[in-house]
Amino acid sequence: MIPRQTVNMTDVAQRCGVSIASVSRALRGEPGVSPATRDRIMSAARELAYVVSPEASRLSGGSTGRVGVVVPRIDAWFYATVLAGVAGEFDAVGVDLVLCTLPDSSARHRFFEALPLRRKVDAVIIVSVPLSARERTRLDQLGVPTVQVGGHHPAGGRPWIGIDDELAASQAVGHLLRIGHRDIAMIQAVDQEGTAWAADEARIRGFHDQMAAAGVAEPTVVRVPWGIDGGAQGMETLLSRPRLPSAVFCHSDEIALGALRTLRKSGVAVPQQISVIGVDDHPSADLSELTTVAQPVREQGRLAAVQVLGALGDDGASMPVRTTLPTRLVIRNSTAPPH
Amino acid sequence: MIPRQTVNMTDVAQRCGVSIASVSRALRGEPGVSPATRDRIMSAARELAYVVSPEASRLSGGSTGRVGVVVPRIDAWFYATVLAGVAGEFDAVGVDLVLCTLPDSSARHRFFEALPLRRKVDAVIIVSVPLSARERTRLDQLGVPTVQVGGHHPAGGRPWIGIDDELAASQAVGHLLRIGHRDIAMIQAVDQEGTAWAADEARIRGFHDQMAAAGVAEPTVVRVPWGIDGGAQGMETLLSRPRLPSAVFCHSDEIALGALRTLRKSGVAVPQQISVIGVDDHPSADLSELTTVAQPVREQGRLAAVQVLGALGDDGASMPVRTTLPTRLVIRNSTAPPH
DNA sequence: CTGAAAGCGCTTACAG
DNA sequence: CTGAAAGCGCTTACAG
Repeated sequence: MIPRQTVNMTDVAQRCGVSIASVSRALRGEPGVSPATRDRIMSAARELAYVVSPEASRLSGGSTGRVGVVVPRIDAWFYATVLAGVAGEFDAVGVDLVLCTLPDSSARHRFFEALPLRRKVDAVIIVSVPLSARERTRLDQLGVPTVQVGGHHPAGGRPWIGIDDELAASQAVGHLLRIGHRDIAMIQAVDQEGTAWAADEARIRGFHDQMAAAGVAEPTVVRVPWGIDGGAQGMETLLSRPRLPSAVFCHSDEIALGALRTLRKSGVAVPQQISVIGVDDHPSADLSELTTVAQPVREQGRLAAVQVLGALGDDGASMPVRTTLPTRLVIRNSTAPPH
Repeated sequence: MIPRQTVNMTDVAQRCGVSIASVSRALRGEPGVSPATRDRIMSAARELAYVVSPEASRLSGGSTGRVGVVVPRIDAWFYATVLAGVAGEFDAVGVDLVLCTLPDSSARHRFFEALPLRRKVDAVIIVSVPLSARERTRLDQLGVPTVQVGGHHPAGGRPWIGIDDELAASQAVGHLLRIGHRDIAMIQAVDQEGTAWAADEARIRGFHDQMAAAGVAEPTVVRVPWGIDGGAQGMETLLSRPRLPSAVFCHSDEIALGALRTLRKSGVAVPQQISVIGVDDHPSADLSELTTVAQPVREQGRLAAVQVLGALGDDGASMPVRTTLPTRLVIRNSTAPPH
């Protein structure tokens, strides 16, 4: 077994015959080092394969070189894809990604009360977690820049990146109305505790507004747990009612895929007997010929990373307050005019 | 804006009228503190919402409280699910997860040469990355316990967790042979650089062995890039040949889903004209009625986490050298006897 | 441009 | 059981 490496700043300094102060300055690109000694230091550091101790650096006033990323869960396409966007940017600049998941309400409560990220990161990206006032306050107590992806718009000019969920819903429902549907139901996703995420509230608002504008009062809404199985269950609920709607707007593609599965198993033809539309443009949407409203997911993560890194830079670039990315309708074969 | 918290060990010590040495010992559950003072210290720490500075702790010989997790990419179901298993365990004990992705060969090269994880973590979990001798050496130079999920079995009694990929392939191909197929092709996934992952090599070996045992020499193998689109492309290749095989064994469900997409678009009936089988039991497999060989994915991550945490514990439990999890055939409607 | 020195907040022998 | 003190490896005023 190879002995553990422990090359310190002192080793680099000795090799160059300079003080550790100069090494520290040179390595971080600070002014106050002559080009000649800077060069010597840089190459010595390279030869020795020296890396600064992040602990020591942080302790003496430097940064941690780490950014916390908070997602509700990771084994879901949306979050994994946002994360991939973030990770790509971080990787390019050598920032470490500390991952936090909040799978249930107890984990979530623990996260905001104990603040396990305290003293551990230079900034935080929080994805699709609608924050209560209390949670917002706790997050601010971390004392580091924060950028939010999705969820409610934060107050106080804090940076936010996302799509217009109400518009996305309008695009989906507008398509159904335009091709002649009037009897449209929605399958809404809620989490284990029955709480709707922020995106959901906006999407259901968009749904209701469009329906009201089309003169349809009180359309059917079914609430189901998040995920493919939830979608399957939602369609079972609709099938067990006296009359089947002519179209269904699903909160997300995963819900829609579950709904399609139930329809296939029940022998109900899509789109002949019922139209189905989702939101996301999940990789499986194409496979299942699902009409959907596409959103740029990886790009949301990428932009969040860029903004955070900018805020951390020497210039401390102020982050844009709100960045709304475009969504667009993708028509496939799961929607058609009512029979 | 709330002022940043900076409660230090000194604050806790002063509040109790003891030295920081006692606070340090009490907080870490070390012996040498009387029950009475220990109690006072613990409650003072709680009242002040004190958390040790990980940086200072680490610098003076403690641990980092962090474990690195390395995956090829994160926006793929398998890796995201393994990660979810790891994160669940880490969360329960308050260990931080530092995520590293190796999306391409240059990122991979950088990772093993620069060792960005050096000095930053107490242990490493590396997922599905078949290591060269050089890479293995570099990883050992991190000087921390390492556990591998999937990939080649590491030498030197290092811990490994995974499935028997050769067996998984046998289960899939055995099923096809048993229901009467002889003309079976395989769609193999390779990465951008055209390299096969370790799992792939084992699966193709299992395929060839089964075919040879059944008396079929030199069955067709198509190599495609990883992912759904790769699978679609692989099936296009097979369709462009003079004769269509009666069944296709796909390296993974994502490959199989792509293959199914191409077949649907070409109007080739599954399973009437061709049978398709994959490996994984991906959430979309059920939706697409894909026969597959299921493997416990989340469980592989969970076990890796448990082993790493055990090795980090005071007892320094030695890790089991090799843990092979079971796979099982899941028969759905994409396979049937040849016509 | 360069270095000696203080200090970051802990852990750990070493004394008592 | 308890505390004073050294030391972990850096960064940053402060002098030169």
